[in-house]
Amino acid sequence: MAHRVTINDVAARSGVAISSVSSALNGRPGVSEATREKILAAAEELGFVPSVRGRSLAGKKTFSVGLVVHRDPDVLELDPFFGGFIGGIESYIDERGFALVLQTSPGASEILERYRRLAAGRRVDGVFLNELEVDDARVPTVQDLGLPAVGIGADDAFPLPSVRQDHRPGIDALVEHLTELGHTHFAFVGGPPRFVHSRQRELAWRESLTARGITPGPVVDGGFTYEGGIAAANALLANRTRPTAVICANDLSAMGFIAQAQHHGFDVPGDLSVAGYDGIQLGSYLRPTLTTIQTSPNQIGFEAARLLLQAIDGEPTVDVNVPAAELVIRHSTGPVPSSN
Amino acid sequence: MAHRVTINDVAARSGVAISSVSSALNGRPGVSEATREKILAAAEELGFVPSVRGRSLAGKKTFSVGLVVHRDPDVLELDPFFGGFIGGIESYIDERGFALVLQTSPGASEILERYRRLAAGRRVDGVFLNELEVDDARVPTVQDLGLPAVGIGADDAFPLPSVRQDHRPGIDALVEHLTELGHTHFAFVGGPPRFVHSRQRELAWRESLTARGITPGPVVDGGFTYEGGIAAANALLANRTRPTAVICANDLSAMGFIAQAQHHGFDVPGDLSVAGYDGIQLGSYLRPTLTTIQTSPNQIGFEAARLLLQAIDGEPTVDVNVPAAELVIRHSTGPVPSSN
DNA sequence: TTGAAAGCGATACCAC
DNA sequence: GTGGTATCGCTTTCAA
Repeated sequence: MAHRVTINDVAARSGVAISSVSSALNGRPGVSEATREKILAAAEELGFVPSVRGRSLAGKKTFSVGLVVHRDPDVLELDPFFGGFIGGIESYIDERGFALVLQTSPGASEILERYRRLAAGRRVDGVFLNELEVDDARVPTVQDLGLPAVGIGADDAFPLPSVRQDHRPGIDALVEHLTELGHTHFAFVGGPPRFVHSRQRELAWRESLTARGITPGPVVDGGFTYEGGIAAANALLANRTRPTAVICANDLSAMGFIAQAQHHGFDVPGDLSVAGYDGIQLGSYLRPTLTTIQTSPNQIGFEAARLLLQAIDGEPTVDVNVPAAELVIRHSTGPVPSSN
Repeated sequence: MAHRVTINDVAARSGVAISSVSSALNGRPGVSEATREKILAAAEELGFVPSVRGRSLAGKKTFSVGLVVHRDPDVLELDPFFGGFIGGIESYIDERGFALVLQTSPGASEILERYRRLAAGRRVDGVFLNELEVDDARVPTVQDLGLPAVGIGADDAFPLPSVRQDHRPGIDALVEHLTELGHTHFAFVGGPPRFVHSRQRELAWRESLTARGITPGPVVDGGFTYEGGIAAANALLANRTRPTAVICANDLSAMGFIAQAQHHGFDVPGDLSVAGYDGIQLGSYLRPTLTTIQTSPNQIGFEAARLLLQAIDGEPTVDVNVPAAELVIRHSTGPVPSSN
């Protein structure tokens, strides 16, 4: 391979000092327009691409940001969030010369260690904190490490910059949709309560119902998984007084729930309306297609990246609220059965 | 944040020169056991973590490898391969101090540019070449750039190190399974023909049939997508002489195919047996559950990472064949309909 | 075996 | 407006 083109080559080629080349290429003042053009031409001609290695040592930035996916790699397969989220991050950072370092961490215990190593080795300039838990241990960790971080879907009191997408309007619209169809018996299939967004979704469901004078029905944990949805269906459909409208905290558990309800001989939505949350593509492939609330992982990723790069540059940040998730009515919800 | 601990601190603490510290910490010879231990103790005590920045500048390695996902971020959501693949990569490189840089590239035209920039900026030490195409333009690109690379699922003549998983045994077992059930009319729903693995799977199907004296039936392109599977079903089921056994090049198109077949009033597997390829988790959630061929993205990722790091270190590599993908019989395949 | 010093490729400061 | 030069944190000769 040909010898790499360095800043020295550009300097020699254009007959100036490397400091001028650096200034010119980075658009800093202190270079005459004439020399700037000369330098730009030389750089172009030589095909100069600044070495990230050199830049990071000198500039004390690595030009990369980290995302630790704290789950089994297998689960990543089924999680609809990451694809869009990563895409959103990329579309912002890429133009700014940053790259995304992705790590996966099987066990929860190892996560903090991952963050610590990322920070200690100064491998990344900042990290995303997704799937926040209540009293998330990562928060004090990054604070101690002085590692810039942005939270995703945090509660209001969150001490770091964060990006949110309101659950309320979507769930409100869903509840309204179902009440208009005559439903009065609502159940909720939640996510693991340690997750902030599990609680937020359940709370939105609860408040939306009580605001309409409806008493919230049973809540069971669906664990955000297909299997959890199956278990939830077993639990909720065994009782004589079963709900007619079931809202699940994510699409995957809604899929499991519907499959199991059908297995028990219930027609969806004839006997039972079921809705999910997320808006995964598969929802439109199911039978019945899934009524859900469409989130915006791509946009969340984009805004989170923007905040993180601001935080890295030491600029003040303003939390972002992306437009609320919206109701998508498909065919898993319908009129309340008259026999009920 | 406290001042970063550098190699100088460790040297000062243990009363030796930084060069000795470097040697000791990297397990190189030329340090007495006594000083080595002294240095190790000091490093431990100070909590020294070498700066990747410094190491990479001096050592001319970045300690990171790149994966460019050349697709819409949306598609990443539905692709079952990447989760396991990335997990496999991680589990190898992580212990060796490497990190994975993930890039997404929406358009095919931009891909080469991404690789070029990764290489030019020396942001990564090597890259994975996945979803290889026939006459893939990335191959000459990385060769020109002198960028170490490992191909995934390449054909035999591939000029770079590569990891393969044989399609033949799995498809062979699937064909045997179906012939034992009495099927003689086989169709194939392929992937886009530009992909090497599309061709490999079709070829395996074709050869497996002819080896049994069965004439391969129609082949249509399912594009590896759900929608493609729908279109394929429309195409294949319109004819009077329709196949009774349909093998799809991936699970997603099999899902679309089955849904559309059902939509047309066919019972699967009563009227029609359908099988997929990949072994995605969702396959076991469908109705009927999906007979498929289980691939090993995790293992492929692991081996690919191993090869790539060898290549980066300039060591000779030997191509790897991970154990062949295996048939998983579920409920979308059954006896040939007697009326046919 | 140990230590001093020269890079690696940029940035940034400071004379000129 | 310029061009030296110290500097970042480490690896790697090369003397001592």
